Formats: sequence, C-alpha cells, structure tokens
Amino acid sequence: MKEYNPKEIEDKWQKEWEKSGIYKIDDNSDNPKYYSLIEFPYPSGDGLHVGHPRPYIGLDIVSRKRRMQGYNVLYPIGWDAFGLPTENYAIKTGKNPRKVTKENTDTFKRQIQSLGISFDWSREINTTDPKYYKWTQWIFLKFLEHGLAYKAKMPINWCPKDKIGLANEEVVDGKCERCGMEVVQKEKEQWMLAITKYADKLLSGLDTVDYPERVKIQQRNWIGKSEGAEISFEVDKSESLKVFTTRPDTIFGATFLVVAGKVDRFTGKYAINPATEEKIPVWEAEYVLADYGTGAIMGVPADDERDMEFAKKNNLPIVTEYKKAGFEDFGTKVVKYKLRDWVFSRQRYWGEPIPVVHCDKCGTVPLPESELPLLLPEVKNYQPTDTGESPLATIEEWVNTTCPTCGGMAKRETDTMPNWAGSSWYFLAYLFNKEGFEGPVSIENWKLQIKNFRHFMPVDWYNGGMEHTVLHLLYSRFWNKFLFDIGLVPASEPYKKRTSHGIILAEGGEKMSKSKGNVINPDSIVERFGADTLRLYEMFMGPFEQAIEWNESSLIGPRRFLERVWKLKEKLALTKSSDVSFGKHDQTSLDKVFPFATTLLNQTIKKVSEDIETLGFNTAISTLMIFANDLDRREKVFKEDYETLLKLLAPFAPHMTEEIWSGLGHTSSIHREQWPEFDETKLVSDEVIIVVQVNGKVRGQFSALSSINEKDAVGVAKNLLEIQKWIGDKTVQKSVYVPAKLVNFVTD
RNA sequence: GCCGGAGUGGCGGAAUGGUAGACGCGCACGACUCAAAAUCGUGUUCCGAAAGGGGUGGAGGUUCGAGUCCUCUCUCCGGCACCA
Repeated sequence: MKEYNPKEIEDKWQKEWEKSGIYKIDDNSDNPKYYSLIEFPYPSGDGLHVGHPRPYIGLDIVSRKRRMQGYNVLYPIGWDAFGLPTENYAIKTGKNPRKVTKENTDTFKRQIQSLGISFDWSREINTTDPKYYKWTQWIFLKFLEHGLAYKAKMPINWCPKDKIGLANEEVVDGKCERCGMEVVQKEKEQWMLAITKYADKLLSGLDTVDYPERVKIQQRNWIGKSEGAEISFEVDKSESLKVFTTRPDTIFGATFLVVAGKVDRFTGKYAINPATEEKIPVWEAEYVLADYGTGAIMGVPADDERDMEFAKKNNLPIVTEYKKAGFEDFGTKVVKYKLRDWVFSRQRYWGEPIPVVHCDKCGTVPLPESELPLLLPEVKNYQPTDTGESPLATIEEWVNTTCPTCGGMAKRETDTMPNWAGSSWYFLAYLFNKEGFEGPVSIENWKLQIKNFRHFMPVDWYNGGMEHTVLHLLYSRFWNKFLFDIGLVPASEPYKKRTSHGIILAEGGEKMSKSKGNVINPDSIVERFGADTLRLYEMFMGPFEQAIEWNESSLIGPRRFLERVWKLKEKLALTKSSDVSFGKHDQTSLDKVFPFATTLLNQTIKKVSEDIETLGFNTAISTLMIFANDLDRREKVFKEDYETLLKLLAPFAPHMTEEIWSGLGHTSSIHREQWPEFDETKLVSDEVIIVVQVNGKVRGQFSALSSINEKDAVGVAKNLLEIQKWIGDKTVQKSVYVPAKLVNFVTD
C-alpha cells in the first residue's frame, strides 16, 4: 500500500480546491451565513514565521466545521500593508515601497497557501491598493463632514538628531528607536479624530458583545469613565477656579487647591472653600495632570494619599473629621474620560494621503468624491524632511494645486494617515462586490453594497492578538459605530464574538525575531513534516489562548497520529449494515455486540464538536487520538466509524482526510460532507466501572450495569474483599453514592 | 500602586466538587532486524523490595470527598500607571 506522502497529497489538493473554488462564499446561497475573521497580516520583509498561522488555523477549523454544518461561510484574508518597517526599508535601500510590498505579500501568500487554510482568496484585499484606500479616504471625508475630524496643535515626538517626527511605536523608553537620541516634544498641527465623542457608546456597546472579560476590562480601563462633580472655588472675588473630583462629598476636608504645572495663573492666590467658607491656598504641582478633568483638584489630605503626602511636605493643614456633603451640594455632576482624541496624522510617506487642500481663501477644503483616490505620488527620497514634514511636502508639483471650491491656488495636505486607518474598516471591504469596490467613490455606490453588509455583518467570530485590544479593536469599533450612526452599516457593533490566541515563542521562551535569529520558518516544517502535521501540532501544543514555546521534538507526535489514521485503511473491512460475518444484524444489534465502541464513537463526536466551539483544539485532538488508537486496537474497522473519524479530523488535517476520502471512492469533497452528530442516548455505556472509596481513599472497584441502583451498588461494594479489609471492625457511619461512578464509605 | 491571568510528573499539558497526571513528547525494557532506523508491545508522579504512604507554589478552612470552593500568603506573566 502507498505510504503517506504529505507533500504530494497537499500540492494536489490545494490545486484541486483552488480549481473547484469550494471555499468561495456563495452570494446566492439561502443557507445561514457565517463570517469568520482573523486579523489580516502586515506583510513584513521577514516572511511568515510559525506563530503567524496559529490564529489562521484555529479559525480555519471553525470555518471548515461551519461549512460541514451547512453554513455559507465567509473566511477572507488580505494585507494591512501600509506601515513603518516597509517605509524604513525603502529609506535604507531606496527601493519603492510599492514594489517591496508586492514582494512581501507574494511571499506571505505562497506561505499561507501552502498550509491549506480555507480562505476565500477571491476576496483578497490590500490597504495600499488605491482601489482600497480611496474608500479609506472617503470615510475620512465622512468624519470631516460630520465634524469628527479636526485639526489641533499637538505635541509630537521629535528626534533632534534624525530631524524626524516619530510615531509612538518608534519611541522606546523616551528615546529614538534608531539612534538612541532623547526624543523631545514638538508642537505641530495634527489631524484628530473625535473618538471621545463615542466614549459612552464604545463603553455601553461592550455589554452587548461576546468578548473575553479581560478584553472588556482593558477597553473599559482605557476609556476610563469616571463620574464626579465640577466645583468652582472663588479666587479674589473676580475669578473662579474649577476643579474636578469624584468625591465632592469630601469638600469639607479640602484645605488647599492644586493646579497642574502649566496652569499657573492662580498659583499662590487664595480661594474660598464654598463648604467651610474658609480661605484656602492654591498650589501648583506636577502630580496634577493638565489634560485630565479641569487640570485642577481640591486637596483633601484625609481622603487621598497623594494629597496627604503633598500636605505634609508643604505644611498644609490637614482636617481629619469633617462633615460629608451631598454629591451636588456645591458643584455640578459631570462625567470625565481618560480616553483622548485620536492623533490621526503622520509625517510619513507610506500611508493614505489625507484628501484635503488648504486654500488661503476657503480654508481647509475636502476633496470632492470624484477626485478620489488621491493617489500617493512617486517620490525619489522617502526620508522625512528637515522640518518634520512628510516627504510628500517636497514634491511641489503635487503639493501645489487648485482649490476645489474657488479654483484659486491651494496646497495639498502632506500628512498621511496612521496605519490603523485601513484596518479600521477592512471587515467591510471584504463584503464589497468587485464592481462596487473598483467603481466610483460615492454614496450611491456604497449604498449598493449595503445589502451585502446587511447580509454578512456583524462578524460572527473575530480572533486576534491581545496587543490590539485598545488600539485596533477600539478604533475599528469606533469607525463602525460612526458609519452605523450615519446609516452606512447595519450593525452598531462590528464583531459579535472576539477571541485571542497566544503567541508562539522560540525554544527558550523568547519572542521570535529576525534580530535574535530564532525565527522558525513554516516552509521548513511543511517540507519535512507536511502542512497537516504542522497544523495539528500548532493546535495540539497547548491551550490556544496561551503563549507557548515551540518544541521541534514534539512535532513527531501529530505526524505519528496521521500515519496511524492513514494506515487504518488497511483494516477497513465491513460496514455495519453488511451481513458478511454477523448474519442479518441491524445496527442496533451490532451496538450490542460492540457497546464500548459505540459509546466511544458518540463521546468522540460530542467532545470534538464542543471543543472546537470553545477553542479547546488541544483536547479535541487528544480525543481524536484516543478514538484512532481504539480503532487501531480492533481487528476490523467499520467503514462508518472510520469515515466519522475522517470527518471529525477533516477541519484539522484537510489534505490527508480529503485524500483518504477520495480513495474510499467518494467523488465529492469531504469538506462538504455533513458534520457528524451524536446520539445522546449512547454517551454512557451499559457497563461501567464503579470506584469504591473508604473515607475518601480509593480502595477498590467493580464493574456493573450503569442502571444499578444505590442499594445494590453499596451492597456489592461493601462485600468486596479489599473493602472488607479496610472497613475491618469499624462501623460504617454513612455511605455516599454517585450514580454509576463511585461509592464512598465513611467509618468512625 | 491598581486591574487581569497563571503556578499540576523529566517536558507540553488533561481533569461538570467524585480514581490527579488523559493525550502527546522523552525515557526504559521487550519484539522485529546481521545491525540500525521506522514500527509494534509493556512500563514510566515521588518514596518504598513490598505492604503502604506522600503529592497539584505555601498555610489554614468548608465537605463523606478539594487541583477545582472560601480566607490569608508567595512567585511568575500581561495590561494600565500621579486619571483626583
């Protein structure tokens, strides 16, 4: 018989699947939809490492199971391709980032495709494609139109040596990531998105979605809502100083006020405490933050550790027992958030150009829809300019333009969008039909897509990294909620369910990185073991949500398992309905001949089905191993049992199961078979082992019918020799019976 | 400091309050082989020759029975961090 040769099988079926298009979504299907989503990758120059596919494989298993359950499944992928590493590489080498991106995505695509993940490649998107980013620009214009995009002077991170503005990600411990120079703050006009206007909606929406609790907590903390009161303190009878406090009830204990370092107008003056009507001093200190609340607080040393410390240090009065005030006795109820508006511009080349012009006469003017996409022009030098402006600022023929409103001279905005922009709506981009996506940017065209949105949104299951909890996940919820409010998407929350995968660490527990030289490339694993083994190993190595070390020597286990399933073909002899050796048996009587086998089959179907839903891929696989081992121990294997094993294994090892399936004479794909169902009545076998304890310690066991009643079970247990020995001449005070499982005798 | 999560064999890890260590790796022995690899079989928590006893970071508690529930505590990982 033919040996298991993964390379041959995998190549063959990947081509076959592509040809038949079995993973494509069916736009005309009446079946219920299922939208599975993974965070689309950033195609870095380092290529794929074994950590990348973990989430893809996880949701691939879910998606494949859903197809077998009859769902019309959309499982798409694309490229989040704008970003700094590509730009830095372009600066260093002078290579065109567009070209670099193309090379990188080609590599990533080849690598991902070699793993047999059931992505619908016909829906592939790329955020750097003008056909894509024209819509990103259009959504920005919508924000502008609704007053949620605005310009403000903001400090940016500035490296005085490299003379460039740095993204937050490029600042490590307050120093420039490249040269190690101390980063300074420089004031610059920035585009902002008013995410704070959505703080309450982003918060309350969390109650309606199925996210891990820790994700919800992190988002809540990040939004940082606190309810308190603003209280005005009269200063010099002419002016008043407003403070924010969550404890207005402690105002009788306020013995001083503190303003943030930069708000020094009141420093050294006195204010009147409206509760005590006493004069209290106004101090200035760094522990009060200028950009939170009102930038001023009332000092209540008895109630706040920091106030206490400050009071002691500066010999300020401390009042310990004071009267409690009502919440609004002296102030007004207000709500404050830690969340800040989103700094939305970058002084960088490799991003979406912000589609506005600056006209001396008309001010900031948005480009009309008809001028989208505003293409990113070719430049010779990708290095940011001396003034900290984007390299786009040096291209005069691009910068100088005419105002769309008055036709006069105008200059283009030269800042670009952050790389969070394209990923804030990509789950919608997958739903566009091709004509719409490539067609004109207009509200009419978008509205033609809404029926697709209505059909597929929200995303049913979204898996991604914990590191994106307060960035991408929050940003994309914000964009979706905005689009929902202006009637352009049907669901207020984009993702119904969110899960997170743990990262795969290098052997030794460090993160995999090119600089450490510890990256494992999946190509070499696929070459040596096959994609099915890699898939199985990544799911089997440990709990999906937990970070875990790569361990090369453990790969052989899943491979052996696949070999074993492969060889089981040889034992295939009978179908349960055949009358060759058992005469005219129906299935029921065969179940009587093989009661344990029937129980195990049903338990396996149940456990694997349930584990896939709860990310318990590791235990699902061990259950399949137990079942396969059991079949292997039998003289003959029934076709029904074997085919059930293959179907349950198909989402995990799609190539090998497809090969065996077709070898068994089936002409259609196993991945379109119906997912096995279990018989609730056959989960417990008729015969069971009952454990007997004396005082909680296991001392014996016996086998019995599972229907045995308490009286009989206790009776049998008590008469066991080893139990007699342990009870001896002690009195049994009490016996505990757990049906069909355990008897425990309690003695004096 | 605050908020999450986790501590179980040589290793990765299983266990609706009911036989702790499933499944896999590794290791040992055996079969096959001239031999090796592969494969198959048996064994593998610790102490002990055995009988038996101990054992899920530590200390208590609840319970007939605790890895699981409660109290205290130690360590590690992740997030936020002077947010009034």
